[in-house]
Amino acid sequence: MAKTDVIDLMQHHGVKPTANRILVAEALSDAPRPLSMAEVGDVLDTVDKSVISRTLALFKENHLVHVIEDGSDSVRYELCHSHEEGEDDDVHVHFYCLSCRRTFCLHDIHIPAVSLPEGYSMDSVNYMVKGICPDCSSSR
Amino acid sequence: MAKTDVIDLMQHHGVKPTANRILVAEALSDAPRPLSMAEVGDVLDTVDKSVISRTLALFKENHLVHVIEDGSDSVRYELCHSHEEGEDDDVHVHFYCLSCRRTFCLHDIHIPAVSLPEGYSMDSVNYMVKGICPDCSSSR
DNA sequence: GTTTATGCAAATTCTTTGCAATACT
DNA sequence: AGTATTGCAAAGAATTTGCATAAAC
Repeated sequence: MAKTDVIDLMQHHGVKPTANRILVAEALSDAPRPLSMAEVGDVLDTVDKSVISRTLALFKENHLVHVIEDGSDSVRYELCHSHEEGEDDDVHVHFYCLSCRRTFCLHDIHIPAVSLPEGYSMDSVNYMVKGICPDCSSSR
Repeated sequence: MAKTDVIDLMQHHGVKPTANRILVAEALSDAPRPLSMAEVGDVLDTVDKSVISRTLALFKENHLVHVIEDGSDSVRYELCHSHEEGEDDDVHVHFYCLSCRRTFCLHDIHIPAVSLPEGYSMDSVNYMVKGICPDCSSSR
């Protein structure tokens, strides 16, 4: 995603695009997979981890990122590509490889909806499949 | 679940039922909701947290528990009631309340299946909905 | 008697926070 | 000037590991 698009995305979500925030957003955007906080830090060694922490928290509040818990003892973040302000969209299934410990986005697979019992209201959904990825099953 | 059932469950999964392990399994079984490691420790103050850690890891390996990541910075465990050895069954949707931070099992709601792309093999699935639970939405 | 489990303390990992300095409007 | 952001260091939370003792088969 181009820098101007990232800035645009932030503005649509009410986040002031500072230099560091642009870097973080671009790192997420350029990554082939959802990144953990530590991984963002690895890519951006100029940016302090406290800034990354606060930036990702801010992005989360403003629905600029999807948060993915894959059980790998660190939460992962994925840039939300919708320009809507409110709810998340483009919610797809994620796959965590138990062998290489990478998390993949299965962009083409939408999360099937469920209807919740009376009284529950939905904010976000995570659909997480664990298993072995193609790379790991072929290299055995 | 009765003590004998817990022992039975362990033996079906190839886990030797020691005193501590029975306590942990019973704690999970008696809880109205999936418990974190710390919560198991709160219930069982006689059992060391290292034992609980190792026990839950063992249960996990042997598919005796479902592992639930609700993003609350601690993983939760739920006793798996099937007596099958291999795959998990009785996979249902979970609900995490953003307000009271409790995790509920929506036992009646099965996780809708998805078909994975070529090459991916499935081991387990998590379907996690976040939002506001009935208790919290009524008390506002 | 050898293997497996336990219990304590210390270590590890990942993340957040306090606070002073800096940059923005 | 006043508010928001940054960067460093230190604190915090959750879990795991090393190792010696104790229990089980």
